[in-house]
Amino acid sequence: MVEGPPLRADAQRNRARILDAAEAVFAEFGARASTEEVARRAGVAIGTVFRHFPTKEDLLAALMKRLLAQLTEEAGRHDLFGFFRRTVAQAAAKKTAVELLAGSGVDIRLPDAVGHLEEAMGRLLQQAQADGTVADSVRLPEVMALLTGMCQGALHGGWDEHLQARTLAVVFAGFERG
Amino acid sequence: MVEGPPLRADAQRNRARILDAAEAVFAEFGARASTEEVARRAGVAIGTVFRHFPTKEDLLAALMKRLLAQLTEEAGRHDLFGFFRRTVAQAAAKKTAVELLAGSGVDIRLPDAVGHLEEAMGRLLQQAQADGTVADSVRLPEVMALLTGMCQGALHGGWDEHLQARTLAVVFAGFERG
DNA sequence: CAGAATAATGAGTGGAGACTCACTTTGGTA
DNA sequence: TACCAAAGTGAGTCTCCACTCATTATTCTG
Repeated sequence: MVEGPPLRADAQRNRARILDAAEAVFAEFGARASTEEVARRAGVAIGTVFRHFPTKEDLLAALMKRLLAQLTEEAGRHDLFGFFRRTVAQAAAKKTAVELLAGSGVDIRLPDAVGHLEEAMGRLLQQAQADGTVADSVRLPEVMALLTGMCQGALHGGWDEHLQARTLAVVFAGFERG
Repeated sequence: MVEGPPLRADAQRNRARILDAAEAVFAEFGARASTEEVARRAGVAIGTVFRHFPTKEDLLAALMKRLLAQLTEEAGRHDLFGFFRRTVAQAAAKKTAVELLAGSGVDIRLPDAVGHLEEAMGRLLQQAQADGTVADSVRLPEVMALLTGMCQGALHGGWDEHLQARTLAVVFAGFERG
């Protein structure tokens, strides 16, 4: 987390463009998509991508970090069940970090970003338990595990809305009773 | 499913060796592992692998088919909950077809093999509902979806035994109540 | 606005890995 | 055993892609 001097204006603009392009390209083709394609979609030369992200893995990690931050922020705007519904739906629509976590073949570790998401979900869980919609015996690890598992299932399995709803109903019933 | 003349003895032996090697290699390194490595582990020249499986995708598909058949056969030896426990544990130990389905980047379609697994799981579900351990409102699609989702979660997330048990407990409670 | 620092460019390099094929070996058969 | 079709071999080809770097362009700063 070393911060150098501030980026030049064009560099800031391009960095953002590259991340946006990467999000779109990797969502469409998976992490196998080439850096070349990201550069093309960002309207930038290949060298520029590598100036900002010295390796492809760095690019994936930066993207992951942004997606996790978005997810964490989103957690603040939902209750536990709503957050599940929303996140699974996003995964099914291929708009999520899951593919990158799961499919990149390289494991990317972002303890901070994941930690923040965990904290946010911990708060949702506490709230749900205070409301009585989730049994007290349920703990955070299995809640996170079920969310990631369902997201991966929805993503790779292409769950339609109806299947998402039926699957979530089972999990929610399980949360309620413990 | 065109069957040519029967394979020569050495060809049969090598085909089996290649599939065994592929199972080990892809379980260890994921579908990104090279065909070269599979050949090496099978003790066979690279050309032999390509004689049996003209493309890498063919090799992955043949392996998937075998793994699905094993899973289907295994379903006959368990009740629904036992089958879930066992299959999730296998996924966590990276011994399963899930990685191939999810991570190969190529989508392999094996309607027959998947169909047979579905039938077997349908039987388990019916039995569980007759026993009263699963609510009648639960249908096969969400059961399959939850199994694949949990397997992917367990595989990529590296769930330990305890986390597997806690996560499965939530899902089983959900099945019981609907 | 000039000079220095930073950034962008894109043809080029290297390496990896899927796949080929001319040749050799082996197993089945008469 | 002698034949030959089936199978095995592995060096080589080809394509793709991550990454480099000498050159050119753009921002900043005084």
